[in-house]
Amino acid sequence: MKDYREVLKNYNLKATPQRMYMIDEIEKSGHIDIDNLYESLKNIFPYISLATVYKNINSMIENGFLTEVKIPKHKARYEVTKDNHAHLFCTKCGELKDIKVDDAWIANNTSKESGYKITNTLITFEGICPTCQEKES
Amino acid sequence: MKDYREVLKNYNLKATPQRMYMIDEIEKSGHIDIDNLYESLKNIFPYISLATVYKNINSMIENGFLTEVKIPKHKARYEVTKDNHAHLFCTKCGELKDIKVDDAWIANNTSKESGYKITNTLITFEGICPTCQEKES
DNA sequence: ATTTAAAAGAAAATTTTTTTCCTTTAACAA
DNA sequence: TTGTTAAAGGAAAAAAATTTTCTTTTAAAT
Repeated sequence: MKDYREVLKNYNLKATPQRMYMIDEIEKSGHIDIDNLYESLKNIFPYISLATVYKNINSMIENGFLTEVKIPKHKARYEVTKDNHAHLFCTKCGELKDIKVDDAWIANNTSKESGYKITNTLITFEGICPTCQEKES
Repeated sequence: MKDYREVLKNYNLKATPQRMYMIDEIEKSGHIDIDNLYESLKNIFPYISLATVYKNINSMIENGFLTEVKIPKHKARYEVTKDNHAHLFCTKCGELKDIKVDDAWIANNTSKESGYKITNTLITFEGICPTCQEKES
């Protein structure tokens, strides 16, 4: 398990065990929602409070270490902030995965057309993942 | 004010005055969140219940007449379902507007690369709208 | 007009998230 | 190490968001 002490220090957050495992869990899963995160943390910290999970999620989002990913018809999931990327969401099994896409041109076009100064481009593809496609056929 | 009686009938929904004004309000605003919708409906129906607004939003989303648009760090907004389009969100003033983008190419690429069968592509650009850019400078 | 299922409204319940308050602890200095 | 302190944890309560229940009203189709 990676040690996030230094990372957290850079973000002015205390490196508590709860927080370290939270980050570990988020990294391991790639993306996780509050409830699953809370459930898995309870295995390690039986007395952890859901409020603690919320408070940590919020503080880590505020300083940019985590990012909230909103998904149609589902609760938000959280990921460790990384370079700009898009998301693939399987509407059958709920899997969410990252994918790199070249969105520079689309953002440029949109910026030119609309006059907006674009700071961020969020792309989510909904669909059926390869595994679920097999199960269907 | 446009008459949505026929439209609603097609969706198997009763054309109640509350619902008609809801739709009208959503169309007029382009995109609106629950609270603003509720507030503006109260002008016409002082005794309307927030539960009614929720129930209608949900039934109209279920049958596809409305679409929920999730926005980073804000409450969802609702729009009348229309052809696929992207959204521009101004992080200064909160304005949300539609924009057409050519996403076929990007979706095709992603599909090929990932093996996902893509059914929907959601794109939201965050940025500063022209009006807010002026105010800044 | 009558019937009926859907929808409205009010209130309560549930779910989700945040806050409060008190205790514990990580971080840092002496 | 030990002492100090601000940050963070946990429990409970509060607040916010959403859904459900139940009774009455009403749109829609006889």
